[in-house]
Amino acid sequence: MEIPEVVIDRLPLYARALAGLEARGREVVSSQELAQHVFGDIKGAAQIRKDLSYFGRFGKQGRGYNVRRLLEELRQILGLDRHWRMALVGVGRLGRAILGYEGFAPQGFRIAEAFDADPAVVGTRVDGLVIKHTDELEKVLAASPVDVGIVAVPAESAQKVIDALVRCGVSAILDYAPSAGHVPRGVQMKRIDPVLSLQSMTYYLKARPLSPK
Amino acid sequence: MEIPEVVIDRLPLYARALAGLEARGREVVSSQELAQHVFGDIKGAAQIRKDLSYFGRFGKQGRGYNVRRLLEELRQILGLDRHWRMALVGVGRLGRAILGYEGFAPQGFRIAEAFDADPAVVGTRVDGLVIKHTDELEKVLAASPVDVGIVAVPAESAQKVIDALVRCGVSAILDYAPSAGHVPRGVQMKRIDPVLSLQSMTYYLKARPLSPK
DNA sequence: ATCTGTGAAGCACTTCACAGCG
DNA sequence: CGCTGTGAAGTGCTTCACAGAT
Repeated sequence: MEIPEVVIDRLPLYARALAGLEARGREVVSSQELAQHVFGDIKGAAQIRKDLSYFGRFGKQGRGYNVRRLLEELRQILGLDRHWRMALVGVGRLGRAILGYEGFAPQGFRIAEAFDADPAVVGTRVDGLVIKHTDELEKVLAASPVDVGIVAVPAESAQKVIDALVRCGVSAILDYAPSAGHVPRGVQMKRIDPVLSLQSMTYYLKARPLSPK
Repeated sequence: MEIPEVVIDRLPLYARALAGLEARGREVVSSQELAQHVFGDIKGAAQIRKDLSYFGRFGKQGRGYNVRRLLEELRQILGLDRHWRMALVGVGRLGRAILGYEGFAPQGFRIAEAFDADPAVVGTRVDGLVIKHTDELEKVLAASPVDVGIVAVPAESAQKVIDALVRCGVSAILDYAPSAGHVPRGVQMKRIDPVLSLQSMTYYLKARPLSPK
């Protein structure tokens, strides 16, 4: 069966909510309660039940879902029960912030290699990682493959970097560049571009009075 | 007429592609060419035409779209022809990176106020901005309103901050917190959470051989 | 001849509503 | 009796295909 991508995108939200419930010692949760936590609204309850039904029957009728069990299932489905190695390309201001981000490790994501094209940066140590030259990307990743590539280079070089990562067999890319980069079928890419988000939100703000200088 | 949100989300992509074409001196572009730039594929051409048709008739049959004219229209539709004031809440590692991000200003987005709850940070100057205490948020924003709120606090405090921003009349929020924050109807919120993106991409990676330690 | 603008058809996701089980 | 799991109905977005403009 082909599972819709929107469903996959929601699973991490469910997992996160369940982790919160588990931390608070909760043992059982209904789809209504879970919807309240995830969407702030009970209306998503049927959607949660249907989403989960793609993968199995995890609940008990009349009772709800066992929190620990369901969380464990989701982790396994999403592959969150493993560690994932990532390669960062681009160690400028943005790249350094990504290297220093504390949110990855607790979730099993580790930046194992970092590359930059600036000779002044190559060879230096940032957050415990020796920066290698982007030209060596294919050689290094051949010897030490990663699961995910993180692109944090200027827009102009983004497509070149994406292509190189794909050539190395990387099939999941997190793209921080404000680029229009493309990947072949079979490769996952998610864009993390705050400006795009802002630019679509402002559409809905136009009606507001112009903010004072 | 009610315009689908997915359409609004695509407009900034079109605008960005057009800006690139304009910079290269291109005067006219067809929907096919634009689709090639935006999606890396001509299959989106009909979608681009339909999206644009929600707002007017900007093309010339047999010829295509005037690049400058269409870009101007999109800017106006999205409100990109204005400047937008933003307030940042949370000046930790992540908040500092956001304050230092050079990608906002060229697109008309400026962080005008920054808040933190840590007394050691309040009063210090970061990237030319004096940090104010989060307790003063409502007072400060009453005197100097902003259009957009940026949330970069720990997950536990995110909902409280979101609520405060909404009370101040902020109706667009960029949420960097790994939270399940909710906003009332009529308020826009976009989540920028790299971990969520990673966690859904790993679903598709599970089939790959386990990466060596 | 070419490319837009757009009704209509097609497809995919969401929501309903209820049978069935604990 | 409560709540899940799920076909079926509903809704909304995407894609098609062509009339019409240049």
